[in-house]
Formats: sequence, C-alpha cells, structure tokens
Amino acid sequence: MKENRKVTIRDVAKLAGVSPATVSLALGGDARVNEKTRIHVLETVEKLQYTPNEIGRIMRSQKIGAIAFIIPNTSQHVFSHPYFAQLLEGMTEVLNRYSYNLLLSTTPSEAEEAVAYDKILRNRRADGIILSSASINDRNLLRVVESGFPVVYLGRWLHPDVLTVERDDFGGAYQATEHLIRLGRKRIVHISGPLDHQEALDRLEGYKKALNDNEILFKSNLVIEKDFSRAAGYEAGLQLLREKREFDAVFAGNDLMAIGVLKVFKEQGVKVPQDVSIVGFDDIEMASVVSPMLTTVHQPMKQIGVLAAEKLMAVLNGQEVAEVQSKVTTELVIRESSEIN
Amino acid sequence: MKENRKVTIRDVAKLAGVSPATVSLALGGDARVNEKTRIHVLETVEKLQYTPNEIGRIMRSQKIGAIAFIIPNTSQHVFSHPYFAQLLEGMTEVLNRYSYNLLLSTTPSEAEEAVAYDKILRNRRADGIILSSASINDRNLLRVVESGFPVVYLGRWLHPDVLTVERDDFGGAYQATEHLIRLGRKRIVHISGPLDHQEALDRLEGYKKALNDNEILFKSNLVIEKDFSRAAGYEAGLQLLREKREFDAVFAGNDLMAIGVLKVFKEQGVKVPQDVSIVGFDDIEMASVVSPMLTTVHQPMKQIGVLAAEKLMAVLNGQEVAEVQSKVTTELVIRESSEIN
DNA sequence: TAAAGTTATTAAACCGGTTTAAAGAATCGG
DNA sequence: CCGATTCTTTAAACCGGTTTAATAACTTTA
Repeated sequence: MKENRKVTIRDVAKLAGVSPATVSLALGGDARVNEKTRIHVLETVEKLQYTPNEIGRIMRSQKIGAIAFIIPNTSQHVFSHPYFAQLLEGMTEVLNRYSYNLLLSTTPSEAEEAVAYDKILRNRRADGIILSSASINDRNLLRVVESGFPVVYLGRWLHPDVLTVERDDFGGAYQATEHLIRLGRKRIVHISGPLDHQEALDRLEGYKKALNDNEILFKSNLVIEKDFSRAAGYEAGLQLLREKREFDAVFAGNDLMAIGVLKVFKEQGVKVPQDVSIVGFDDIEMASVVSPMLTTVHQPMKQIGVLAAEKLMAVLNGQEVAEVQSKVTTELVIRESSEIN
Repeated sequence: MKENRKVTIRDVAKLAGVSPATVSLALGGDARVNEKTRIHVLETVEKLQYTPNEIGRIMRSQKIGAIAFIIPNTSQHVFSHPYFAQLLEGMTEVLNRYSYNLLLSTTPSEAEEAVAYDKILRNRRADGIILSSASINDRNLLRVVESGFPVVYLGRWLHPDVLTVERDDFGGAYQATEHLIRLGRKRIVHISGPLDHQEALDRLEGYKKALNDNEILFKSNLVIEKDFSRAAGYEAGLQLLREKREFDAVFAGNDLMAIGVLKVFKEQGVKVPQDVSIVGFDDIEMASVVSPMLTTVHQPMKQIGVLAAEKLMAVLNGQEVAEVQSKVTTELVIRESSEIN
C-alpha cells in the first residue's frame, strides 16, 4: 500500500492550515468558501494526491452508488444464456454514464434461490434493484417490492405500481406462428419454455392465438415444455422424431432450443427448411451463425437493459418516471430456416 | 422503505437493555458475552428483524467485501466475447462461496481506458482486483500494481511478483498448427489478434515454431492481423480470396474470427474442410454449433476465472499463495472443419 | 462609533457499526 | 475474609467523510 497509504481529509486540512470542514466544502464547490482559500485547499489536495474515501462519503450520505441486478439462477445458468450478456451490456453502459456500479447477484445453487435476494436486501449494498424475470411462483419477488427498494422488473408483472420493462412476447410469438402459417405450414410444434414463467406463457398464448385466428386447431400434443436450454431443445427434437409425431414446422420458445432442434434434425436427416421450417425467439448472435441461419423473433435485449437502468436512475434521482410500464417491440427476422422452398 | 426503515444496533441495545457493544459482541459470537445475555440479545435481534448495516461495518473494518474485475474495454466489446461470460461464471462461483461481491469495471468509450482503472483505484470500492489481459503498452497496468492493491492478472506478465493465471497460448497454437500440418496442409494462413496483446503474440509464436519444426517456411504474407471480432474474421477471409493468396488452411487466433472466415468461405463457395481446413482458438459454444463444426483449441475459461478468484481470496485472507504464476493447459478439439477428407 | 448585516471559517454532531480499555461483578485460593 | 483471578459488561474512541449551527471577522449603515 505504498503512496496511497491513507491520506485523509484531516491531513489535507492540517497541511493547508484550515479545518476539515473547509476542505470538504471547498471540494464540494460550496459558494461560502472564499476564493483564495478554495484555491489553496485545492492545491494542497493536489500536492497530497488526496482522493476522498468513498466509504466515508457513503456512510454519511447513505447512498451507495451501486445497483444490483438480481438473477435468481446460478452463474452457470446465467452465463450460458447470451441473452444476459446483452442485458448487462445495456445496463453497464447507462451506469457508466452515471458513475454507478453494478452488482451481480446470482444463487450458489438451484435450491437456494433466496440467497440472491438476501445478499442485496439484507446487506443494503445497493441503492436499487433490477430484477430479472423469474418464476411466477417465486415468493421472493414480493419481498423485494415490499422491502421498499426502488425496483425495476424485467418482464410483465400484474402489479400496476411496479416499474417494468416488457417485451412483446405475445406479439412476437404471434408473428412467428403466423409467418409459419403463411408458408403453408399447418402442423406447427411449439417447444415452450418453463410454463411457470410469464414469458413462456405469453409466447404460448401468442402461438395459440395465431393458430386460432387462422382456423387451425390447437393440439396440446404439439406443445412440449422444456427449459430454454440448448440441450433441452435437442431432447425435444429427438422426442418428436422418436414418437413420430406429425409436424411440418417448429416454433421454439427461444433460439437456444431452436438451435438444439436444428442440430438433431441435421443429424437425423430431417431437411430444414424443406421438410420442416423452424423459427426461434430472441435473435442471439448464434442464430445468424448456424446453418441454415435461423429465422427468429428479434428482441432488443440491449435496449431492455438500457431502459431498465435509465428507469432506475430516474427513480434514484427523485425524478418522476413517465412510463411505469415500458414495452419494447419485437420484430420477425426471416432467415434460411424458414425460407420458402 | 416500510418496515426496514432503519433499525440500528442502538435500537436493539435499548430494547434488550444492554449496550451496543454487547449486541455487537453477541452477534459476533464473542466468547466474552454470557450465554444468557447472548440468547436474549439474539431474540431481540430476531424480534426487531435487525440486520447490521454493511456500510457501518465496512467503515470500521476497512474491508469492502467486493473485488473488481477491470476490463479496459467497452461493455460492448466485453459482452460480444463469449469468452468473458465464462470467466465471469467461474469468478462469481467462487465469490459466492466467500460472500464477496463482484464489481465489473469497463470503459465508457475506447478512448478513455483509464476510466476503468480510476473507478476502482481512486474510489477504493474493492479489496482486490482481477485484471483482464490488456495491451502490453497499457501504462495503467503498472499503476495498478504499484497502487498496492492485491492483484491477479489474467495472462502472461513478465514481472515475476505479479500473481497471474495464464493459458498456454504458445502451446495451444503449436498444437493447432501441427494438426494442420499433419493433415498435409502446407500453406497455412494465420489470422492473428492485435499484436500488441501478449496472447496474440504468443499464439503467433506457437504457429511459427510449429512451422519451423516441420520445415515449412514462414511467410509473413500469410499472417493477417485483426482484432478478434467475428466481423474482422469475415474481412480477413474476404481479403484472402480477393487477393487470391494461395493457402490450404487457416489457423485463426480465436473462434469468433474463425467463424467469420467460415461464413465468407461458405458464401464464396470455398469448401471446408475439403479445400481449406480451419482451426480456431477458445472453444466457445458457438464453435460446436456452426456448420461445419469448428476444430479449435479448447481453453478452460471458467477454470481460469475460478483460479483467479481463488488466488485473490487467498491473498485477501492473508494466506501465502503457493503458486504465483498458475498455468492452465489447452487441448485440441478436432471437429468437422478440419476432418480428414 | 455602535448596531446591523455579510461573509468566511470551524467546532461538533452525525452516519452505524467495531473494538479497546477500563470498570464492575462474581468466583477462587489461601 | 481479603486479595487475586476470572468473567461480563460498557463507555468511549474510532473509521472518514458531510453538514449544521455557532462563531469570528469584516463591511455597511445610521
């Protein structure tokens, strides 16, 4: 700890021949302190290479200068979903602008999801919270809201007071399904995410509505519930082939699962898009790298991160938030996996 | 801020009829406090739902309970490299175990790389630092080391006192190149990363050495320096074709660039692996998803994150670190892009 | 020139814990 | 039964800043 051992405000004060209070005021640019004194203090600060200790400042102001991103999942899960990386990109960009720090809170294991919440709620290491969408049964969500922390929730939440940034999951799924129908597909499989998650439910609903609007009968045996992972998509594909279910298209609940399906189809000789059309959801980078390139519903993940962070910053700065519930739009990106053959 | 407005240690003390000191000692499990008193205090704590304010604790102990991961790049850059996600996964896993938090420090823009350092060095918001490998000309690296912060550097660094976790870049590149030579390839292009980065240099050296050991003449016009991005790989591929350089294999400095090359080759009708074999470096998830699947040098990125975090924890807990420089090994993973034709 | 008004500076309180040193109470040994 | 030990408890200092309220110094004004 060489030079920066610990130059405190008292050291500066002593050397400058003033009181600590004056140093503090001078640094804060308070109008009360005399011009000459101010310059002298600033010179001394420079000479001693003094920088105020953040902790001391925090102690007094009770503002931490950091926000927490709570994801009730393991690090393993989080980082295997490219989705989160883009969210983080958006958030950190905004936070950098405000000189705020980001704390990432995940759970050590599947079983202990409460830990991710406790770390933040109990220790008060953050001024506000961005909450990743979680199971609709997750009782911790309510705890967060009731804790009084400023919160922004990523996803749709029924409670009208909670600030949220939502995707148009329903609309996106509707578009995707309708696209497949327009291609002449009639037996469209939907591989859904876990149905205790609102986004999975909404996507399923969008799919159903599109079928219904086009007078195609919804068949529950064409819906397979999986967990959003690539491996799960692979399994689902395998299952479809093994059970010889009749289908001519797959709408997967996200890209990772779609890519898993793509892989098993390639291995088993199912031709995409000739035999089966595939559409995913998210538009992660991988979607444009696989072959055939994946048709998918693009959602502006980085923008979601940006909006969430900006909304939270607004609250923390005492500004009135114009839009309690923001909604970002999705867009169908047509690529090879559903090209007209 | 409903219930948890602010119940302090003094509130607990008052209600329990003891002094704040006793409460603090009781909570700390100090042997001095009488069993009965301890129980009584703990009950009161429970009754009031008291949890100690972290900031107060930090103030006294001068230990923050967080470490910083400094990446002198923009968030944009960081999150577009899957590489970092896996590093983060490893780190957060360890930190969770120690109840430490992770602070991510990136730069707001390319030009202001010092910002990523300043945020941590000046504000002392972390107890230690993990430093992502940076340009060998980055003068800030020295600042960090001289600051007295405990530091772990990711990559190879000449200074013998600095704790590091290194990959075997040289060895990995050697293996990759040799593999191509064994396939009978003689004109092997190397698309390198920025050559002011140690890892890019080391990979280039590994490539050269393998050529040399197999009596293949190194030709500098078969080396193209790019920036590790997928777009750059694409460009490099385009350049190779446009300039009609003669080559029968490509060893790319990382997977993203290899995937970029793959893409342009596919578009231009160059057959992989028949006409040209391709090998990448990193083994990111995308490598096993593209078609043909990419042969690459696997490096245990998560493990690097784990090692770095553990090393830092050891230092912070005052333990002697056995291995100042740890090295993880790489492994060649052979897939379709270099299959024997 | 004294009173009132300005301007500049600072002592002291405060944020919420932890820790030290000292005091007070209980127990022990001779 | 008294001095020495041991066990508990607590007052007070401390961490490093910010802020308030009071003081001091300097100008004006009457």
